[in-house]
Amino acid sequence: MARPRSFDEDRAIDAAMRAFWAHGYQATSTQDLCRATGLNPSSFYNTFHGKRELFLRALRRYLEEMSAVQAEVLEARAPVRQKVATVLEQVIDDEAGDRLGCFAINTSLELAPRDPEIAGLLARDYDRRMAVFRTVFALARAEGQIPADRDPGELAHFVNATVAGIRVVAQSGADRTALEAIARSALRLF
Amino acid sequence: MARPRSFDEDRAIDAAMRAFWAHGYQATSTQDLCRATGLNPSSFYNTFHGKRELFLRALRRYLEEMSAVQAEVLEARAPVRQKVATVLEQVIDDEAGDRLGCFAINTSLELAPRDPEIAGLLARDYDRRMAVFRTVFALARAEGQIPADRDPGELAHFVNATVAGIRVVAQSGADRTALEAIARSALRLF
DNA sequence: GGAGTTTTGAAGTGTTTGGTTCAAAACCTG
DNA sequence: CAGGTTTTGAACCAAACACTTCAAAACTCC
Repeated sequence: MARPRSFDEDRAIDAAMRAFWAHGYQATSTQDLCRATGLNPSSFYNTFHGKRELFLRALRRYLEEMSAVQAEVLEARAPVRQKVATVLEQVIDDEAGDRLGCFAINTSLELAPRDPEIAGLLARDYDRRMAVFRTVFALARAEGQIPADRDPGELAHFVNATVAGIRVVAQSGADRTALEAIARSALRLF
Repeated sequence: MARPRSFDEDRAIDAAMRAFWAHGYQATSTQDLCRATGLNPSSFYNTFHGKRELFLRALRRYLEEMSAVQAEVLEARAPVRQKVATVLEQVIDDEAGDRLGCFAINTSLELAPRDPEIAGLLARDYDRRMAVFRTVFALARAEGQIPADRDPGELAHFVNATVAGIRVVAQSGADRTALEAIARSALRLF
C-alpha cells in the first residue's frame, strides 16, 4: 500500500516512558521526546498526536507492567510474610539502584491533582493493586498465616502505603539501611 | 531615605508558597507568582531575584513550619502511642481536607533528582525530623512504653515513611477510611 | 520644599514551548 | 515500472516563558 515506518512504535513508547519517568511531564519537552525516540516532530505528531497522548500511553504501559510484576510475586505459592518481604525488597533494590523512583507516584503528585483523566487512571490502578493484596491476605488469613484479628483490606492499604513511603523517603535522601529498617518494621505485622 | 515598600515581604512569600505548593515549581509561572503575590514583575525581581530564589525561600519556610508543628506534638508529655497517633491523625486530616498534599514531598519528587541544592535542603530536613523521632522513641523505650526489642532509629524511619505513604496514596485516590486503616496498622507497632 | 533614593508600572527582551505545514522521498501493490 | 499512499525532514508558527529596562512616581530626610 504505502511506505512503511522506519521505527518501532513500541520501542518509541518505551523511550518516551523513560524520559517522562526521569524528568516528569512538564520538564520533558517535545524536543526531548523526539531526541529520545529518534523521531522527528512530524512523525511524532503523526503517530502519537501530541505530548499528552504519548504520555498517557507510556503511563498505561508502566502501570500494566508494574502490576504484573507485583501480582506475579504475590500470587506465587509461598508464605505471605515472605511474599510481602519480596515485594518490599524489590522496591528497595529499585530505589537504591537507578534512583529513578516510581513513575506512577511521580505522576500522582505532578498531574493527578489537576488532570481528572490521569487521576482516574491512577485511581483504577490503585484499586486493582489493592484487590490483589486483599485476596492474597484473605487467603493467607484463612490458612492461619495471619492472625484472625487482622483485616485483609487494612493490611492491603498498609502494605501499599509502605511501598509508597519507601519510594518517597528514598527520594528525600534516605539510604538503603533506612529503607531496610522501614521494611523490617512493616514486616512485624506479618 | 527612600520610598518604602507597599507590600509585606513575608506575606508575599506565603502567597508564593501556596502557589508552588498547589501547582509545583514548573507549572507555576512568574506571571502566576505576580498574580498570587500582587507584585508586578519589576518589584518581584527587585526583591526576590527570580523564580528559583523565591521558591527556595518558600520551601525553607514550609520545612521550618512543618518541623515545628510535628516537634510540638512529639515533645509533649503524653504516651508515645498517642503522640504518634496524633501525628498520623494530623496528616490524615490534612490530606482529607484541602487535598494539597505535602510541599516537601512534591518537591522531593519534582526537583530533588536534578537539583543538588534542593536535594540537600530536603535531606537535612529529613535528618532533623528523624532526630526528633529517634530521641522521643528512645526515651519512651527507656520508660518501658515501647518493647525493648524495638530500635528507636528503625521506628523513626518507619513512622516517617508511614506519613509519606499516607500522603502519597491520598493523592492516588485513597479515601479517608483507607488512610485510617494505614494509620491503625502502623500503630500496632506501638 | 528640594535633593536623593527606592519602588513601581508598562512595555519589551530573546528564548523555548507545543504544535503545524508541505513538498519530496520511500515504499507496496498491481 | 507506474500509481497511490504514507512517512519524513526542514522550515515555520504563535504563544508562553523567565527576565529586563527605564522613566515616572512616592517616599524620607535635611
